[in-house]
Amino acid sequence: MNDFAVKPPGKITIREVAAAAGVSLQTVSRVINKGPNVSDKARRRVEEAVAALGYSPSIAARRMGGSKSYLLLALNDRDRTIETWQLREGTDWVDQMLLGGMLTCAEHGYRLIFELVDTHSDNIERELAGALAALRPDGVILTPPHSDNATIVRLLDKHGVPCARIGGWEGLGGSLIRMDDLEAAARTVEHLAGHGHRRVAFIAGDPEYRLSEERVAGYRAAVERLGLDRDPELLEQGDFGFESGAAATRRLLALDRPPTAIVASSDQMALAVLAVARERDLMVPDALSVVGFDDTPIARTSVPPLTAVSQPVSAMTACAARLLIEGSDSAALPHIINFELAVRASTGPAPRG
Amino acid sequence: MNDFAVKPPGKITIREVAAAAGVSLQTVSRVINKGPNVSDKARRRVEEAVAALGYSPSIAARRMGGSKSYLLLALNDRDRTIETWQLREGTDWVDQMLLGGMLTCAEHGYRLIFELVDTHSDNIERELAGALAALRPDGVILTPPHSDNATIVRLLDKHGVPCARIGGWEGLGGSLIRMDDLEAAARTVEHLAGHGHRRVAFIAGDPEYRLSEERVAGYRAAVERLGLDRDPELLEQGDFGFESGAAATRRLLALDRPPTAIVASSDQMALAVLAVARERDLMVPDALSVVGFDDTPIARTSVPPLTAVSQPVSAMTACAARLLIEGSDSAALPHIINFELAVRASTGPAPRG
DNA sequence: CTGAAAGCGCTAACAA
DNA sequence: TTGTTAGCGCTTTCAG
Repeated sequence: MNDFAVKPPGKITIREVAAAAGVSLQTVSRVINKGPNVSDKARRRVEEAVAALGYSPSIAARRMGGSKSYLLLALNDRDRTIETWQLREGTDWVDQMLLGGMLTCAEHGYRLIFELVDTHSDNIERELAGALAALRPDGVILTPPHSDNATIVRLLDKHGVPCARIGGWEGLGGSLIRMDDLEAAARTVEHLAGHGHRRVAFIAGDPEYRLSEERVAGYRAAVERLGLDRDPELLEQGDFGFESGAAATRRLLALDRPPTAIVASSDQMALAVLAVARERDLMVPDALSVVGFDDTPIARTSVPPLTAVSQPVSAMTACAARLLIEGSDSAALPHIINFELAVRASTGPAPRG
Repeated sequence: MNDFAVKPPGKITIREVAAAAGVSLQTVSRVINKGPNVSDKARRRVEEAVAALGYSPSIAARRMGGSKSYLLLALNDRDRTIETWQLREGTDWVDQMLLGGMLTCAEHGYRLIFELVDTHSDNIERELAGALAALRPDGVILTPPHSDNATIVRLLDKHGVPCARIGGWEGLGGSLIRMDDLEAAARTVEHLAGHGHRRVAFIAGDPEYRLSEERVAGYRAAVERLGLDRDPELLEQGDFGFESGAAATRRLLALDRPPTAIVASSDQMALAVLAVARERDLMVPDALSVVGFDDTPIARTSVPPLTAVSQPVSAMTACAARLLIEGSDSAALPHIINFELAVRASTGPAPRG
């Protein structure tokens, strides 16, 4: 019976464990880090001591001594994120990121730190460099629109911090994780065409996001391929927000030959389509079918519930974390995560012409 | 012209700053920590060097040397949180916590780490102790139902880590931050009584949460005070979830003299009331008024939008962080944060008897 | 396979 | 008002 167990908790260091196991500090360190060159006997004794003392290595000390910090940084745009939080529109992008990111990190003994940085500020370099210097993370997860921000990616590279870019495109370093936005947009059009729609409109998202143009491309390709009406007036520009969706819808419905279906590049814009339709007593889906993008919680509770493309945010973040932790050669192909089209009551057969 | 500026970034330590400013490490440390006994001249030179080099102290090293980690830990129940994230019902409790917590931390040079722990597990002590040992946070923020968990609070105390308990009650240590749930429930009843309702029902929440009984007490007190019908059948037990709310509503509507208004202790249960009412072609609010609790995003987009009590989650978390960072005597009174009753279309005049 | 020594970047305690 | 010294708990060398 030793007296280590009665030591004040939280004060148990590798030293106590080594003493309890009757080995050197190094051996304990090796066991903890699953390093080689440890006899089974020594390993077992150390593991027992660790369990008995409830030892857990200090992440700060590990960072100090070694080269790893066991920290991953998830970077989001400060203004946009705060605005989203304050608006309380039910967007759960951050929650889904945490879900995928935290669980994956935990599985590997890592920790995810969620951080906001100001993209548009001139001192973005200073701000990001500060966070890197303070935390020294082993990797950084970037989300749109940061993912394609050359300043950020290059700064990360300069600091030697690997990054995984969710929704990012080729042309910059780091691992790429995204869904097939082009294919997703095409799928929505196919779904509608399958219901007999021939005049399908599309409300594009904020052009600052690369995925906006991908979706437009997918829409165009599908319209072309399926031989639907390819009237340029059916393509409207939005910015992901409700107001822009409402305005675009009004323009679309004012056309000589208005669309029988509208695909919006965000749920908020799709909700706006629904609102404008209700305002004009246009029944959805009888007179107008509506499809959204993202499949946020709001999509399930809207009236009617929204058919929408599910963005696999959690899975993408989990993938990003895994790549960063396990290391991946940066020249690898992008990791494409499957999306889903959640079909709900906002889409139906085209009205009879 | 010195050559510090061209050093590889991220490798700038207090040593570089000291050299650039021509002072000792200690002086730099004092300036960074706003310590006393530094001449204005030295301070200015150090600040200039810090700015010029883009220096930012390593949080790991600060933790190692000193007594502070500049880290605050926000602890949530693992299972419940993950389930909430996966359900995607639009609950933004976590987001609001981050909003209040991260911003307040950032203002003070701290960082918030969001962490999940398994409450119901037997090895909760091991798990929590592990997180404390690994991170060594300067304080911990507890949320319901952890806030009143004696095991957790005592363990924290044993480790000497201050805690701030959101939605916590007296009887255990740490700072207390909460809203007045009793008063909030009473306010909902007053609101309904003001509309002429005399039979107001209440669906209670999960009894594992202390606030559930507070709300019941508030409901009872208001019913008493306002002289409304205080039929015990009007009080139903729920568990915050949709299904429990639906079941309770069915029982309430099956009464000989059903209520003309129902207050539910969560938005999800209130949504269930709405759903059951629609199922029976009971118009809301004409035939039945409904009030929810929490005011999650869903409350605004439901049909009709829900009158609900807004929980000031962000403000409570900000307060908790502030108390932890600035230090507060633990014997202080609880900090009561104001709630609001968001009045929307789900409540209206009582139907004429 | 194992252990001893050095040092990561910082702050506390001490001296000057 | 300053500078010096010794660690914090760990991992990395490098010797055994």
